[in-house]
Amino acid sequence: MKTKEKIISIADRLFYENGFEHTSFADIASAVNISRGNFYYHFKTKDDILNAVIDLRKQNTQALLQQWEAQSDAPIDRIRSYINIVATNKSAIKEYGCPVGTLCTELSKLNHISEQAAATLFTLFQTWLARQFCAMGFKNNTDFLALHVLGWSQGVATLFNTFKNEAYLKQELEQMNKWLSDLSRTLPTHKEIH
Amino acid sequence: MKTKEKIISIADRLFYENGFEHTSFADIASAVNISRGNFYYHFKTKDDILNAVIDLRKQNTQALLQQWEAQSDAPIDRIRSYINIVATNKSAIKEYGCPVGTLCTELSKLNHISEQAAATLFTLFQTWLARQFCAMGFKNNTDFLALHVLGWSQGVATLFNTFKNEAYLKQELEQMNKWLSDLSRTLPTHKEIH
DNA sequence: CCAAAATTAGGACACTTGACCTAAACACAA
DNA sequence: TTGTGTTTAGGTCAAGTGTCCTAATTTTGG
Repeated sequence: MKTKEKIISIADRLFYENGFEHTSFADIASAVNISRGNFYYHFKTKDDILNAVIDLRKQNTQALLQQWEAQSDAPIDRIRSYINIVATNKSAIKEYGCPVGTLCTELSKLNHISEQAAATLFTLFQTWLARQFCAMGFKNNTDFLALHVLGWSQGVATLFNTFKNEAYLKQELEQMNKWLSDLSRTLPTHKEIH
Repeated sequence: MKTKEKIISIADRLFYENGFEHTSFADIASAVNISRGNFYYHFKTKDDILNAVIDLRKQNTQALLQQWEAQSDAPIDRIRSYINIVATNKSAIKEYGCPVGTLCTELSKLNHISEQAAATLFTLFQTWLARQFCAMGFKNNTDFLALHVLGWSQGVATLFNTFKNEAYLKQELEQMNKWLSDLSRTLPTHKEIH
């Protein structure tokens, strides 16, 4: 892997684990095992590396969404893929919270220029979820349904990160899946097979 | 107001608005209009001032909970007081997010010693909510019900802070209140009057 | 009124930060 | 091999950080 890519992927990890501001050039350079001068060759400012990390996360997110679409044709199952992401990344969320939510929260406090750019990571999930709800047969409120799922899982991630209560996580995941099942039954002609 | 109290209350505000790490001694001192030396007389380390801020928030939280209890005897209305806190503090949450959630999230990334202390702010709300659910007539799952409300509002606060979407906030608040009404109807002898 | 205590001011410190520069090492085509 | 552009290393810089110290000022109690 090229040095630049290595820097981005390690910065991605460090920003997630320790926060953007709390991560210094020296931290990244030593983790990548390069000099600070070399680092500066690839990225002129700290904002540059942040934008590169956000771009990387966008790509990874889009790849993930495509993967979910490939795994199942039924939109309800695709939405379940999203819901289960909290379970999939359980140990990471337990220690560091939601990668998207915590970044947006931090940049908001810093009044950082890339605040908006980070928010688009949320938007990727939101529009994708809305599209799935639309495919399920919902019409006008798909955006709100998407935001509802997004906010719900966000709250679960935050509280799980704080309390590290496994029973709570399990319960909420079940409730989210139940909510989705109940929701699909409200459709005039629901297509849920399971 | 004594200088020490002024320092704490202004640090409280700055930590909320700009984050703990992003707020420097100089920031607080200049906002309070005192010298850094004077600051040091009252607080030896930055952790000291953080602990003082957390203590202040605990007191304020407990006062708020008592106020809610005084305002209404029906536990369901008390819970509604909590739900509506997001509406009450709408403009602040829009700009800075939830004071408790964002602090816990930040301290988690910093691996800060007071991480646990900040989490007790959540616990205050949780145990109080659980007590209200218990008073409503729920038995075994009051802790989970409390965590559910807590997590829900937490997610709403995070997303509202990110997207600043007023319609989303309104919709979620309605849904939370509806959820609470529906929940009370599941009780064998529900006492909801409204 | 005076002395002791509490409070305040302002500077000094050792250290880290992001940013920047220059020179050396490298890769690779001509 | 030579030369040219890319990449890397390491040092420098000003600004800002938390911490600490001492001296001045204010408040308080006898």
